[in-house]
This record gives sequence, structure tokens and C-alpha cells, in this order.
Amino acid sequence: MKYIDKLRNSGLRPTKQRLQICEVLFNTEKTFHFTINELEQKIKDKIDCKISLATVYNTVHAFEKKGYLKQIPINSNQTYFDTNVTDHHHFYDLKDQKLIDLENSDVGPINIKKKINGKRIKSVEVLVKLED
Amino acid sequence: MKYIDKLRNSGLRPTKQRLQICEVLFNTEKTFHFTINELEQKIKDKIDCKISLATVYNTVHAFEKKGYLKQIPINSNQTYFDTNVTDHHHFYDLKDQKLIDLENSDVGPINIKKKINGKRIKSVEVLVKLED
DNA sequence: ACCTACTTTATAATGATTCTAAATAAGTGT
DNA sequence: ACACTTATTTAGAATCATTATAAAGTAGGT
Repeated sequence: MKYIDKLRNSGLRPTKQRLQICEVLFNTEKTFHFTINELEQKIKDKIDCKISLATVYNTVHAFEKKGYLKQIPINSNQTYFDTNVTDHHHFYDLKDQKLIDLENSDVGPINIKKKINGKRIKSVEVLVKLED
Repeated sequence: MKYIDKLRNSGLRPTKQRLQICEVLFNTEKTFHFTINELEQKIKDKIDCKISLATVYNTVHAFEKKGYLKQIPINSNQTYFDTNVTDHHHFYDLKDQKLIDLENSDVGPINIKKKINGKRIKSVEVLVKLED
């Protein structure tokens, strides 16, 4: 199975639930954005057996910690995740509450001139809010 | 009183509570970041009488809608607000969970090349995550 | 002073997320 | 295969920020 090694290599036991969540998250051409509730719905649609909501939370957080998912910094009552973990940015359509990917080439290079002593830059994320 | 006109001009009645919250938010040299709970604490420290938590929420949201406050897009269990409503960006220190202002001059100009049909760019916000 | 619409308030409700502790499954050595 | 240890799953409870409710209070105009 294609995700067993991926999980083992990061010290996660390849359980049935995790493998099924991998199928939903990573077995697609396109990357996508999701909230936990949307993911749970997708799992229900795709898979016969039921996975506990707690497991969905556990797994998403485990995958995030291992770098297979990213949180998208945005103000919403729910947390948004992204299966695209490459460096990129987002449009956020305020009216439709929809996220749209911005490739790095869509945004000029960003040069942070200020330095903070003893700290390294981990990521630079741009959120472009859209209105009609 | 210095905030009465500000409130009246935006269609908000200058109530005692709103004026006191104005004092806490805007009567300082420096702008600052806060959560609702931090603001409530500040109000308690600065003011004799008590303002209901619901009023703090109501007022902050009213001020945000009028453009006197901005939400900062960041993933946290609490919503962060900023009294600095000019265009600028933020460092987020992951370890200390602290926000630091980045002036526009600290970040090169950002040129968004992609256009979305029928939508205008309302804001461009950069979040730079810091680690040790 | 009176009226109307807005505001405040305490409290309840909501809802996403996290916690708990018991049951289950995976990995390891024999 | 078996026993043993440790990780994982799970249902349900707990937490906590935020929003809703509805009754009491206040501002501004007439």
C-alpha cells in the first residue's frame, strides 16, 4: 500500500483509519483546502465504515505536525487546512468565504528586511482578501 | 470629549461604555494588539466601573465594522485585533505566541499578478512565522 | 417629559476543539 | 502463534471563545 511507508517513515502506525484518511487527503491530482467538518463529510462519502470525529482531529494534527498538512492563517470560526504544503499564498473571497490558491509566481518575491534577534523565519504567508 | 464626534460621525451613540473603551484602545501613543480577554483585563485595570463582556464584544465588532480596528489573520483559539489600521504586516513568534508589527517599509512591495474576475483586492496581509 | 430606536447586560446557547479513560490494534520479542 | 508493551481509536464529557436572547436602561429628537 502506497501510504504505509509514508506513515511508518514518520513514526506513525499505519492504522486502517489513517490509511483511509490518507486516501481522501492525498489520493487526488489536485490539492485542496478543508475544515475538519468538511473532511469528515468527505470521509463519510468515500468510505463505508465510520471514523470517529476525535480520530479525524487526532490524525489531522498528527499529519500537520509531520508536515503533510498546513494550517491556513485566516480568521474564521473553523480552522482551515491545506493539502498543498509547498510555499504558496491565498486569495480569500470574503463574500463566498472561499479560498483560492496563489502560486508563488503570482506574487512577487517577498523580502522581509526586519530581523528579530535569535529568531528565524519559518514561513511567510500572504492572505489577499477579495471583495466585489 | 475627544471621542464623541468620532462615534457620532460613524452613527454610533457615544455611550459611557464606548467612550471608556475608546480611552483604553485609542488614547495611547503606540498602537497595540489584543484579544477580547486581554482587552477586558485592560478595561478592569483602567476603569472603576464594570463593563459587561457582551458589551466588549459588541463594541469591538462595531469598531471593526467602522474601520477603527482590524482583525489579524492568524490561527489561534482567540481572535486577535489591532488598533493599527494602516496597511502593515506581522511577525508571529510561535514560541512566545507574540505578534510584532512589520512596517510596510520592512517588507518589499507586494505585487499580486493574478486577477479574479469581478473581484477587487481589499487587503494584502503578510504573516511571517518565527521560530528559534 | 415622552417616545422610539439603540445599547447594555446577565445569562443561556452554540459550536469547534480538546480531554478522558476504557477498549482495541499494532509492533516486538519469544 | 502467543504474550507483552505501547500507540491508537473511540464515545462521550469538558472546555472555552463567541454569539444569541430578551429584559432593563439610555440617548436623542419632538
